[in-house]
Amino acid sequence: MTEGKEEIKSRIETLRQEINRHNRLYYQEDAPEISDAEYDRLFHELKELEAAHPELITPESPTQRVGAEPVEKFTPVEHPVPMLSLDNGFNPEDVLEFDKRVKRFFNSTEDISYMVEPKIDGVAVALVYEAGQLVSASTRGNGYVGEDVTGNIKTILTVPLTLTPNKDKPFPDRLDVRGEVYMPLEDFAQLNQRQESKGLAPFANPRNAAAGSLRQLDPRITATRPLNMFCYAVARPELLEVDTQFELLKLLTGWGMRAYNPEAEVCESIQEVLKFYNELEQRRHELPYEVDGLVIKVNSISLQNRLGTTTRSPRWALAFKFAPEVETTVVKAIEVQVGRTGALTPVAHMEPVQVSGVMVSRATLHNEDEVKRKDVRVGDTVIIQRAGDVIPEVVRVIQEERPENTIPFSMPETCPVCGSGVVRLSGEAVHRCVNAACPAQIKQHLFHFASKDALDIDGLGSKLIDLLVDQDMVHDPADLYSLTLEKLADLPRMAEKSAQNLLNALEGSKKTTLERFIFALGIRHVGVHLARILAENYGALEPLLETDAKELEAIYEIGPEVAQSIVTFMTNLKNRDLIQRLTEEKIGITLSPPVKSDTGSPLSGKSLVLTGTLKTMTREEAKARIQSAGGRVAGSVSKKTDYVVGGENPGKKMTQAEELNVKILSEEDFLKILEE
DNA sequence: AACCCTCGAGATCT
DNA sequence: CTCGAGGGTT
Repeated sequence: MTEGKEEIKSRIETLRQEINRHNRLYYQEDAPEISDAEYDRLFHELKELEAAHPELITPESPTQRVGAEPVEKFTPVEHPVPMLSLDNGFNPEDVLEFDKRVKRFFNSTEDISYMVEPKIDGVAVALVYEAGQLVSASTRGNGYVGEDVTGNIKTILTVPLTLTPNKDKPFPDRLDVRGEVYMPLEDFAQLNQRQESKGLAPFANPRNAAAGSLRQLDPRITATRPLNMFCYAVARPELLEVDTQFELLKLLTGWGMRAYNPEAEVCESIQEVLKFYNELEQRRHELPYEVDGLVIKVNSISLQNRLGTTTRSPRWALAFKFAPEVETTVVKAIEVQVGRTGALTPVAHMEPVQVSGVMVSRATLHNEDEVKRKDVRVGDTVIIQRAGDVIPEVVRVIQEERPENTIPFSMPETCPVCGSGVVRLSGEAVHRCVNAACPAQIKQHLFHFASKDALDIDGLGSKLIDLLVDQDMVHDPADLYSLTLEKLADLPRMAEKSAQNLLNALEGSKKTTLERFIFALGIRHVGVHLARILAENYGALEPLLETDAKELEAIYEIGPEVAQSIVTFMTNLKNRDLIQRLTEEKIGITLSPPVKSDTGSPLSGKSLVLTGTLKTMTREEAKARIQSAGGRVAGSVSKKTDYVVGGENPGKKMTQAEELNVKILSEEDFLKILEE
């Protein structure tokens, strides 16, 4: 039997190698050597052998791509290096401006070498390889935390489970690769045929099909979805000792990844980039996948690192979008909606039309000025598009098609929901309903309170809130916590199970963090970011309740407007009462103080002032590097300044620094600290 | 003037 | 999830 076992083992090995080879031929080189049926036979044989000898199954076996069990739900995965999105450009001027910005950053007039590639319309995914093994795959999420979709990604045949060793360049212990998962157009069409023949709804477009397939809880379903992936970046390219983006892609390809898109090119100047754009636009519909533009990246990795990133996007890349598809339709009505802060927003309701793959029937008109600027009226024929190919937008009215007797739009003088007065403060663009007890405001307020970044109360959606408020069961967030099974039982579409789920979610929301709670209060101008700043600075609710404008304005990022808004909120008796009810024993919401995020960088949290001219970099670059090290650059020296960096010919900031006893750094000192 | 945050909104899928 | 207007801060 032992001898037979050896034979089986080697047969399994051969099958795996063969299957992997055919996968590569089929998917990567587009040159299959055997028929699909023969391939299936090999695969089937391997599966049978492995089933009979489960001890021989290894994680790299091609069969393991579809073997994973369904998951309950997706677990969050943190991206150690954030996955940023790209800044967008919509016309050649934007692209030239981008090029100028890059040159200005280096104070250079020389042409920059750019790598350009088609921007495939799919879903961004991060892969993590440890010691050459694929250990995790996750979606982009909000850029900092995504969802674990490893089982689903493993079903994509062009994603190697094991990297191919390369003698010249061994792969690092840990490799974070980023790329785009998409569905090829042809496969998308076939999938939709299958969906329809099964009586299922077809997918609206390949992007949605790819996103939906990735978010399947059962990888066996994902395995039946024809997904593919291109890799185009790694988290810390400077660690791989490659000089350019182009070499990086070659390196990844050498390790067995599908990284090199044959459509990608290196352009030696921005003019070449524009030429490439025109050519690609001509050919975009011949490509086997949906393309919504072009990605332009500074080719040199060291220049990329010097440019760094803003909080939202890298400064070294631009997504140059193709002109969006436009359609015409007719405005049937302009409805006015009321938001959480009482803001009145006009929304155009239109005859539904298909625009870039989806049905569009509504579009926001933002505010009165915007409607007047575009002069949109009920009955008008309008041109619409999806801004950035996503959000519906009214581009303009076709004047020639305007029927007779249309009337210009005007904001209602009373709130369309509660009939109270409406005001537009001078200098502001929005009209607001003055009634804080307006049902629309209450509803939005509750919705905000329950939202994901606030108390995250699952199951409390807008429909349920409508019911609860309309039935007079809930008037403010505290009322939510006195709901019971009996009370909920009266509501339509509310069986015991979902009622219990809601109660559980409410109970669970009582243990939360200070920053979430502050955000949940819905103070004007205080979103997720400022809520966190407040939580870090005050550490608890009580001091925040007693604070004043002066104290608040001393905090970086809080100015007079925001300070006033917070004080107004905190001194309002209704709000104080609400906070008390929520936190006192009966409801008992507990708030955990924030953990000080102290990164290792010596500049994190420090305030620096630059003076004089630096020899090795422009002021812009110095600023960017300080920021990416977690520091801030201030314009003038004060007691709160930690360091003054003095270049050549320093100005009077230097003497101020001496007077205030602020530490002074020479350019050399500064560079040394940046190194750390 | 650059940058960033808030706020409101629409569409799709699960 | 993403966009865009508006507005605040530095």
